[in-house]
Amino acid sequence: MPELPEVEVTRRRIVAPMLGARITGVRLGAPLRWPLGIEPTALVGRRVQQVGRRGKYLLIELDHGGLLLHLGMSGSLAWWDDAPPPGRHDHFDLCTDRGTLRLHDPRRFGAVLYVDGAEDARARKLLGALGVEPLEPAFEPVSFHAALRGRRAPIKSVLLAGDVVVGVGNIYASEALFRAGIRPTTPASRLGRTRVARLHAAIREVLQRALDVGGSTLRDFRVNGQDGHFQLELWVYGRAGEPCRVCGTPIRAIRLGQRSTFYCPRCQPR
DNA sequence: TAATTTGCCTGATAGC
DNA sequence: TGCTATCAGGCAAATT
Repeated sequence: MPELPEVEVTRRRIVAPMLGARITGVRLGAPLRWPLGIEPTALVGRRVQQVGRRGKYLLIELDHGGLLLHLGMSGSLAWWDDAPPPGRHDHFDLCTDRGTLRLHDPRRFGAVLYVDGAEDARARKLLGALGVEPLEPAFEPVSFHAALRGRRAPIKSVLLAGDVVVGVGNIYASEALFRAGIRPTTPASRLGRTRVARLHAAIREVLQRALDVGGSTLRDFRVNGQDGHFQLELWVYGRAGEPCRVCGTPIRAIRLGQRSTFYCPRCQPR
């Protein structure tokens, strides 16, 4: 499942070959989450000027407009110097004079949409409410604490909502909360400065570490066939019933906001 | 078959 | 009572 580290790893792997590439064609497979929003032929001839990221969105900036990509829950991108014929789940090809960027997405929760500059209505709607980037200096304990006050929802749900801090998905939310010793069900507003500071540090650590090792490989995340290795360092996620690596207590699994959640009842007290 | 996954959307509710 | 922010639940697609 692509979370922020996986998206950033993807961005870094595709940016070099794509910079300056000129679009020669677009191939659309089965419909994704939203329509592209432009006639594919209208993109031919435009050049890639930058490949950026905001939260879990990738932004391919062109000399006019750009493409906003989201990998959903099963999407992955590959860069091919010479692309083979598309497979059943290859739903989008951006063909250029340098090679092809291909989106593989079996469950099609991903999206590719054309945005006409920074003021584009669809882009503003998707990106406008996003929280702070967790690995940037703007993410710091004092404002994080302030943002959590008044949120009565469980802290894990608030992290997943993405309007306070972006990029913390289901896996990393459970992992960060374990490292901070905070139970996922704790109302966000009940966290004091000390625990918020611990959570802040834990989020940065877990995301930075995942980024360093190339992202998680859970389900089918991979970039050009290379796996990430973060799954070897999971402390609670997917470990229901197994002993906590710290205290030996069986890891508990619950549903929180329709999502599976894991925690150690002893290391993460109420 | 039901469960699983993400993030947007809708309708309900809390709080000012 | 009315407004806004927040919250819980639903949905999409494919696989197991």
